[in-house]
Formats: sequence, C-alpha cells, structure tokens
Amino acid sequence: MCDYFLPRMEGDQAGGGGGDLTDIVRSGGAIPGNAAEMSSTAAADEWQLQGDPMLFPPLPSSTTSEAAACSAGGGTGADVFGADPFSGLVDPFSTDYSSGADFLDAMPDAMAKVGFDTAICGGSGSGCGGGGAGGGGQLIDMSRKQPLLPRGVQMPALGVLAPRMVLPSPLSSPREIRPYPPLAGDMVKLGITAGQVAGCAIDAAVVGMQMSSPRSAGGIKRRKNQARKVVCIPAPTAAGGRPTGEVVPSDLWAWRKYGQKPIKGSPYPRGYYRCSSSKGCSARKQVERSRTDPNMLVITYTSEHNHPWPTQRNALAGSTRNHHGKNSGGSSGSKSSQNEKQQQQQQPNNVKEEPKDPAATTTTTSTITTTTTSTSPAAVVKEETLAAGSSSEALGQQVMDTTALAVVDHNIELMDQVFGESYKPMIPEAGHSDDFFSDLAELESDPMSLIFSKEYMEAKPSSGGDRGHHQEKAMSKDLDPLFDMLDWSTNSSSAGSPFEQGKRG
DNA sequence: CGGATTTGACCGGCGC
DNA sequence: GCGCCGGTCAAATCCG
Repeated sequence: MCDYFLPRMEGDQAGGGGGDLTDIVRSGGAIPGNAAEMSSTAAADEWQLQGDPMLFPPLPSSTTSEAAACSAGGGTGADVFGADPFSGLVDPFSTDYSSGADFLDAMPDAMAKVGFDTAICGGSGSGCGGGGAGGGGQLIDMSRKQPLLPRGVQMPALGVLAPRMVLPSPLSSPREIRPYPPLAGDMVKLGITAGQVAGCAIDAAVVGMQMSSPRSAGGIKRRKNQARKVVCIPAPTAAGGRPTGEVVPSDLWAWRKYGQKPIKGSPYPRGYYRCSSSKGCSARKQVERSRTDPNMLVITYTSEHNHPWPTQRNALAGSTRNHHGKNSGGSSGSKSSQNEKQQQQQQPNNVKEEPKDPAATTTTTSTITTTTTSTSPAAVVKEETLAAGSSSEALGQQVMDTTALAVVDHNIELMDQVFGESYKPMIPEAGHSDDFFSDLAELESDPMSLIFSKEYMEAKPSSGGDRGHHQEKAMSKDLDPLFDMLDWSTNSSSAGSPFEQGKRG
C-alpha cells in the first residue's frame, strides 16, 4: 500500500520549499496497518488539500465517479504494492520540484497525482508506523477529512497512515488515486521528526544529512542545500535475505550503479546509482537498507534529471542485462559478492532486484509470465499482461516471483480481515481484451499516456453499469498497463535498477 | 561492441 | 593537522 511518501525539497531545487531537510518518501508498505488503524483512517470522508501549493499545485479537475482508478490504487494497487512496493513509484526527482506543476506533470499518475503526501503509513509493518501520529507540526489534519473511497480501496493504504496528511487539492477525486501514491510532504512542515516517523524516516534524515559532502570530481557537485529526496519503501526482499539491501524497486528511469560502499553504523552497504537514461544527466540515487528496519529500503534521490521521461524504449537503454536465471555476476571483481549471488540463486523466493528486462520494456508492457492461477489482483494483472504479452509476442520473460505473490496474497488476506469479507480482485471481463489490447498499443506508442492516466482513463469509460464493475474494469484496464510499465517484478523498464543485481547474482 | 556491475582507490568535508 | 567517512572515479570484467 501506499504508505507514505514524504518528499521534501532541499535548498535550491526546493525552490520556495527550501529547508535543509531531506525529503522523505515512504511508499508502499507491503503490509497494511492493523485493522483498527485502517478503520479509523477509513472513517474519513474526503481528502483535503492543505499541502504546499508550491509543491502540490492543484491538479486538473477530474471526475469523481472514477472510483475504479481509486480502487485500483487502493485495492488492487494496494495488493500490488505489496508485491511491488515501488512499481508505481517514480523517481521523485524526475523533475524540477520547484515547480509544482512540473512536478505533477512529470510524475506519473501512479505516484504523483495521488496522494502526495499523504502520508505516513505504516508500511511494511515495522518502520513506518505511525508517522504522523505524534507529529508535532501539522499541515493537515486528516481526521477532519478523508477521501471518500470505494470500500476496500484506498483506505487500506491509509490505514496505517498517520492522522495527518497533505494532499494536492484536486486529488479529491478518487480517480486520482493510483498505486503507490507518493505522499509528498515536507517532514518539517508535517512536524514529523525522526523519532516520530519510523525507522525509515530516521534513516532518511540521516541519509539526507550525509549528503553534505560535495565532490567536484566528475562535475557533480552537491551542496548541503541541494535538492534530494529520500524514499522509504518496503524492501521486496525478505529481511536478512540479502544483507546488501540492493533490492531496489524500479522507476521509470534507467539507473546505472557506479559504486557501493559500506556505511558506518549500518550493516548494509549503500549503492550509488546515476541516471543512465541520458548522458549528462546528473540525477543520482542512493539505495540502502534501513538500518533500523532491514525490511525497508531507503532510496535517496539527488539532483534532477535534465531530460524527459524515458520512453519504455529509452528506459531500456543501457539496461541490456538480463537477470533471469543467470549468474551473471558482474565482474571478476565481484569475488566477494559471489557468495551473495549464489545465495540469491539458491533462494528463489528472494525478491529479485529491479528487473531490467529489455524485451519487456522495449517491445511491450507485459512481461509477466508467471502462470499463477491465483485470484489475487496481481494474478489478474499477470493474466492480463500475459494476454497482452502473447498478443505482442513478448511473453516470456519471467517475472513475478513467489515472494511477490506471497506478499500479494498476504495483502489480500489483510484486506479480507479489514473488510470482513473476501477481498475480490478485479478480473477483467470477457470482451474487455480488445480495449485492453488497444490500450496496450497505446501505451506502447506513448507510455506517458498511461503514466498520466487521467485522460487515459477518461477516454476509456467503463461500460460496466454498477460501480463495482466499473472499478474492476478500470483497474484491469488502467492499472494493469501501468503496472506492466512500472512493476519491477515484471518489466520495469527502468532498467538499470539495482534490483537487477540480485537477479544476476 | 556497447553497456552494466564490481570494487579498490582517490578526493574532499568534517570532527577531534 | 590528522583521521574518518561518504561519494565518486575508473579499470577490470561480464553479459547480451
């Protein structure tokens, strides 16, 4: 679930946002908070925008009937989140945050328009917990208003959320809800302190502070006030599964690892990545496992991309390696890591690192080939993608690993518990395939169309009469493609993501 | 061959 | 001034 996303801008790029704190983003908790929390949160009625206008400018109005989208984000999305906490999360730095508009524009619906800021959710169980609960400062009082969402949809994600969250104004529309809604917010403004926010936040803050050392070499110079964002996400890999904590969720950008260093005080090394989508791009990110919560990954984005969002094809650039099944271990220099790699191989259940499946990213949005018969949304997604994949001849690449599936299932169970009834995954209706495929084609031709799925969704009104149907269709149609495109477990085009390392190993 | 990963070395900031 | 530490570079190597 979209737990929380608390980005914050620093200095320069932050523009007005300013401040020296690190943005902290927390997304996707794989595990929804407890039922109690959820219910309390769910009580809310509607979202209220109280965020920083700079950072969260009003979004284009949207229809409110598009519960489907919402459900996708909250319902299926939630499940999917569990499987892939980061699939919908895009590089927070993808654009210049100084401009809220730009920010939103650049952010795929999956993360941008949704709940920015929202906040604070209890992610994967441990670390995220009650973020705002104790927060001294406050921006938004969630208790006052909460989104009116379809049951079983968004609220679960918010369940663990702190009582306060910031949302972009027009987000009131459920349709705006997407998987992995980024919860943008200024930690400071939110009054969230490291102690108040779970481990991830703490780590994030630490990370942010550690960024103070600039280096002129390579033309990359960082300043204390340089904009950077910290994203905390549940680590796809089981705790302890991979000490190196390299399981990094993918985003739309292609990242190339250029270094890794052990961090003092943390048993987990930090990986350094730079954007490989475009030469000259100064965007970088650091990935490390939360020292306080090994289940969480702390991803720090530094600098911004100086180029447009990579298309699927572009994203593929530089990511030619296939992590499937091969021990590609990197260079000979990876002697010491050889064991790790082997371990990974020996642990099929381990979530693979960000997949960079070329085929998946270039030719089609679908790479999920797992033949799961599960009824989980994830499974549904898979099936759809499969169908799509076969239609595009791109099936084949492996993908959702058992761990992810397990997580999904787990989430479903949680949903059931929360809602007291069996959570029903959205299943595409017969005859939906046509539209779906056409959508896929659309996606392929213009990935952005999906990213900014608002129009996309509107253009594809559900034929279903009842709300439920509507939701289902919307989910299957709108979400799946998105997932295909973003889901690390399937085909994240963002090649280059560190996740791959695990695979290789 | 182009691009990615690994890893030791180097550089620069910061604290003592 | 020195050492620690984080961040980056670049050679070696691997992969498709």
